[in-house]
Amino acid sequence: MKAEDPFPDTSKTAAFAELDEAERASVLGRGERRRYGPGDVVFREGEPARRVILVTAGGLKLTKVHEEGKEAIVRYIKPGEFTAAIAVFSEKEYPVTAKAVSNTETISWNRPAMLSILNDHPLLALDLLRVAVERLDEVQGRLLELQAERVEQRVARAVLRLMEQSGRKTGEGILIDLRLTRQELADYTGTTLYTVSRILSGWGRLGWIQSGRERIVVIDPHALVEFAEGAS
Amino acid sequence: MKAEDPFPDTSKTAAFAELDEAERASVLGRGERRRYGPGDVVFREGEPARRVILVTAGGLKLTKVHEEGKEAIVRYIKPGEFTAAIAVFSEKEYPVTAKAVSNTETISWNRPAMLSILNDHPLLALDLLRVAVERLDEVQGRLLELQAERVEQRVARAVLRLMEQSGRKTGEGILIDLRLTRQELADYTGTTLYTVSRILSGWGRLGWIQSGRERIVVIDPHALVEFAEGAS
DNA sequence: CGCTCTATTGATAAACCTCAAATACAGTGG
DNA sequence: CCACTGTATTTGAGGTTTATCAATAGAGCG
Repeated sequence: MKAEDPFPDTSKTAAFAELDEAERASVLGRGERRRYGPGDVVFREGEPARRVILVTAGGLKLTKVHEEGKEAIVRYIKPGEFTAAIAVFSEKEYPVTAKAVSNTETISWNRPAMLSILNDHPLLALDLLRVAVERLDEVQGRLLELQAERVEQRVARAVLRLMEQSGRKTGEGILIDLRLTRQELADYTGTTLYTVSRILSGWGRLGWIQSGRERIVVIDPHALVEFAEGAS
Repeated sequence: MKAEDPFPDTSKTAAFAELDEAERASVLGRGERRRYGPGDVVFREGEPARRVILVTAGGLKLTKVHEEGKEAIVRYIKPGEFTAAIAVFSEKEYPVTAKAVSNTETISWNRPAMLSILNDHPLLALDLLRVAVERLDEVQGRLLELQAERVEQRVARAVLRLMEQSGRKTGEGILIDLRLTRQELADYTGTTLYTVSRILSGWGRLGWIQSGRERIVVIDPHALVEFAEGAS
């Protein structure tokens, strides 16, 4: 199991691309390791952003809430990825809430520590910038999807994205290895749990997927891709 | 007129906050100045991102298009602001298209020049990071609005945002000093020009605004704010 | 003063949400 | 192993919002 590694394999991820092995170990060593159980809140929207966080195992779900009720899922943070880079700058607040989706381990640095690290490794700031720019692009893409596409298309894209990020091959097809409720998928795609349910049922009848309680298995990814791209 | 200044006043803007006068002048001097007329394309989505751009006069409109037809307005870039920071990193493409909204002046740097500048001024990378993080937050906020709010509320927020960014006091009220068609406002809020037209007409009848061809004057900002916040 | 682009408005239809009720499922404790 | 309980899911009916289509009116420009 990877979980036993002292440090995660971050060499292939966006962050740390500019650092060599020794530097990486030194940077990681200066952070503080923490563990969270499923559902634990790692930080909350509106709190002062005190720590930059690197996920080393498990995963985080970032959400933004809108006046008691509706919540939008902004992104999932996978092992090897940073979040809360905003904490590099003073007196700001977290713009989102982060919850662990499973047993999750993090390494985090407070502001002075991160500034000192960035001072020692100026290239790391470029890494953080690259990650931020990529995410900006990704969110802008979702903004466009949300404006230009119908619900069913958006759900198709979301399922495919989640499949790529968290898919695991099984006998039946590709299982999305997350406990994902209809409500959460709705929050991610900007619709309601009822609509998501209807859509998934429909795809089930078509044989494209097989879905159950907090469980989606993609059987015919090609059909989904075609559907997401082509308007029909 | 500010336009005659050799360099724009960037001291109060997000970028360059960390640099002193002399450094700023040196950095700006290493860039290339260009001028564009209204509607000119500064760069196009999908092209290789060769230059980081600072707007010094006028303004840019960033858009993203979705398969022949629908286009979403991602953001307006005002004087003193950067865009296309993605060009700092190799072999990427511009994720959006930038068009001048009026007579516009820019200073831009190609990748080697910008890397050399970042090398001389490591803190500038932090500045760019801060801008990227702020924009990420802003776009995530719009994503949430788009998911949680009705069209009329979103249009209200958009009008207020544009008023704050480009408002100019007149006898009647606050004029939004942009040539903004219903179509553009629709692209910015994720709806259609017909719906925008109906909404603006309605507000006109209520006396909240006064609107005409490519022209919006906000007469009662307070009413709009109340409407945008409160669900009614 | 005609041409073109923009805006308005009505009628209609489609997409989607909301509410309500029934059903399935997973985990728990007996 | 089974009943129980709390969630999650499904599905239907009906209503609302918003898009679409079509036609007209207005504004600016050469």
